[in-house]
Amino acid sequence: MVARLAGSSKLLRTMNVSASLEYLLDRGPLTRADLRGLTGLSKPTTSEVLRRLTEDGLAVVVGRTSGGPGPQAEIYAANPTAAYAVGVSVRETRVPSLAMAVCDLTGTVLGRVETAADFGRQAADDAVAAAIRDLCAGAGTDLARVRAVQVGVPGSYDPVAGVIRHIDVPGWDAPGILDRLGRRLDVAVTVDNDVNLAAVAERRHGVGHGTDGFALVWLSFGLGLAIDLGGGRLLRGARGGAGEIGYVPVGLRTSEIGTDLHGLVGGQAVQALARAHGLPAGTAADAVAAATGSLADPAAGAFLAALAERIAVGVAAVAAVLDPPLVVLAGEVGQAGGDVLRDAVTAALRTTTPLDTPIATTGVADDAVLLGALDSGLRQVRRALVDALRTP
Amino acid sequence: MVARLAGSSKLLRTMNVSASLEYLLDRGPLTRADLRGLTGLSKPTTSEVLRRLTEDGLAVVVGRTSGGPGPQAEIYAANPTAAYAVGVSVRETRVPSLAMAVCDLTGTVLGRVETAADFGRQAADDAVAAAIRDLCAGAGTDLARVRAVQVGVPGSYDPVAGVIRHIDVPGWDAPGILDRLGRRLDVAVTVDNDVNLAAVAERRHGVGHGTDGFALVWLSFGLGLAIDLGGGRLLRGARGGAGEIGYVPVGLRTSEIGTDLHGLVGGQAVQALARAHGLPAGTAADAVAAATGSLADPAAGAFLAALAERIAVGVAAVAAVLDPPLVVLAGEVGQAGGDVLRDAVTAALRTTTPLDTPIATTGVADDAVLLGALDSGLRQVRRALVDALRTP
DNA sequence: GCAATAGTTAGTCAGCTTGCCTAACAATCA
DNA sequence: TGATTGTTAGGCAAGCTGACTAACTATTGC
Repeated sequence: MVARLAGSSKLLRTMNVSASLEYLLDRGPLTRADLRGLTGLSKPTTSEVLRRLTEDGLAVVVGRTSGGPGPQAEIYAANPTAAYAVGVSVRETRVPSLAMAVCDLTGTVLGRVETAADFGRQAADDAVAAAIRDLCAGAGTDLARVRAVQVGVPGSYDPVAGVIRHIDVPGWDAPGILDRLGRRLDVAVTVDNDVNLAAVAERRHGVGHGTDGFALVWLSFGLGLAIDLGGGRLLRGARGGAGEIGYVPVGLRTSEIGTDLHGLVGGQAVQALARAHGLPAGTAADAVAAATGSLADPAAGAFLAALAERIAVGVAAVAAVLDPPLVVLAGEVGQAGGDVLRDAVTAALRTTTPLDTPIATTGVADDAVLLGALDSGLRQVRRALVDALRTP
Repeated sequence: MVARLAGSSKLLRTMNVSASLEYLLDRGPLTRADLRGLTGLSKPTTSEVLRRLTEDGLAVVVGRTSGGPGPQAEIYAANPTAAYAVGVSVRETRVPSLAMAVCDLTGTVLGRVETAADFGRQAADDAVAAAIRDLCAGAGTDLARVRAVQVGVPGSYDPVAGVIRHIDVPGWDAPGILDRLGRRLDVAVTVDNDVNLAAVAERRHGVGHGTDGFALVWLSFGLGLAIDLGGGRLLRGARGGAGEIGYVPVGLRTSEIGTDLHGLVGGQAVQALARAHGLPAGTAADAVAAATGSLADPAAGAFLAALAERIAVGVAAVAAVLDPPLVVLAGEVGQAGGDVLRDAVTAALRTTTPLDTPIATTGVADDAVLLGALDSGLRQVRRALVDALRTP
């Protein structure tokens, strides 16, 4: 239920200013007339609202109309340099590495770096803080205007305990690490599961765009699931453990196969499956990529079919619980499998359950976790600006 | 994101009146001073707001304070007779039957009936419309003031197609049946899955009260799941199919046991399991009730342990996908199993997965579906009243 | 024991402030 | 000339503050 808002004419003013800023952020550059149409406010009020936003440095004139009759209308936009967002992706490769980027209020990426990081030698918060300072200096952005840092980690964040769980990167399981980073940089720091952030990117840049929600199945070394409930709201679970589908049981304990989904479609299981089919298996993704590239080889086809059948078990479980409008296959393995794997899983799903949930391959070619972190940070920055106007 | 509200002083007035009505509905009887504290409005404005609400018949004076110094303050409450809600539960027993109840704006049940219904002879919408008229006449409530009818059906409602799917009650699978009922009674009619409504009742009257959300596993002849995301928001899925956990696959197709959860813990499977343990099995619930009542019998204990292990598989799948703060066992079987079954499932879950989701038995002794339908209808009525004030 | 009085609270009234709207107008461009 | 932009002036709606009356309790004085 909507907040029970009550107040005086002052409230009206803040609401109108805030609503106008939201329109500028969401719909891009607008003339006074456009804004009038969106808000329903009168001409003088629209002028007054824009005057205030401009005074506060939140809106700027970016041009003038031309061609039509009458004076050239001023075109207003949210000031791109009013605030910045930083996205960070902490990776758990052979060597832990950091990817980070900074963008302005319009989402334009101003700087991006990737570095190896020895979290054994340097404390995690020190390392990240230093890297963010370097990033901002290089991009020419004022650190003081960074209003949100969104970190993505390979693990689940428990907001109740304030701890990152199930994370293998050294130093990142320490409690309070975010608070320290936040205090060091004097900015709001939030953490989220990397798969969740990949789903954010999928909504903005990939096949999740415009959907009513989707379930993103992350197939990589590990196994994960992100649940977009529509409109970008993510289901995280009581302890941030929603989507830990590696734990979905497969069969009763008496079964001969792996007892859970991780044992069936986790990276090592996929490698083992490839080897069992006589295929080379550097990594799971390599094996799948090689197989999709050589479909003439019967072993490759059989491997993919067997893999698809296993994935379909997971998708069927997810679909039965959630009935998502769409299931997205992502992660290195999902990406490597491409349309071939997607079609194979679709076919396998038909034979597994009566549900016919559409399946798609990820549409994000770039680093989904980093892009998602950036977008998530940007949304927080925008919300903070709007809310700051609402409660002055 | 909150609606981008913009407008003039008229908007302010409607917002304040509407917020005040919401407080009256949620917090019960209030004096002017109480309302002032909640809304932050001034004394004259509070008076004006209450004057309007009273004029519109939405609020009434229900008493006066006494004991303190000064004049006796008037105590206002939402007018219980301003609007009514009707809840209907369509049951699929040997003979299809209808349970329905009507309540006033405070939630007080004014009338309740249960009837067998021959949907073969009489069209479903005719039968329900007639029953609702009788119900209201018997309860002395004006049918014109019934602002919402919430129907619960054993099936899933697809809002896109406007059809109830997977329903075995004759006549209820016809498209447009709700529209016809709505037009006949001139009231807003909504349908929902019976298990979803049981979850609504669980939140209001049962162990779901005050929780951050829960997953309600419905064990009866069929098998179902309702997902409360917190605050009473239910996850329904793209085609209303969320929670169809009967379709969760159990094992690959090679497995020797039932290929999905329905084959494992559906009513017939439970009966078969009881028989295999040499126990009588009139219905699944009877078998479970009998077993919990005779724990000294080793066969009964073995039966319950085997059943708990199967249920734990389903709970583990749900917990891995959703990580709910709580899992509630409900339905005839869940209720019959009581604390014994709950403890057995908890123990079995420990051996199945590393997740330790708390499990509880339903706390709703009465007809959960009917109570949930009533409560859901009541919420719609309240929302309708508040929204009607907001946009005059 | 009773009445007068002081103190507190409920609710209303008057005057003021804020903010938005309508209508009119000057300026600009095809 | 006609359409459109943006501003100005005047008016209206709604809420707020502060003052005031009325009502009720508690205490004091006799």
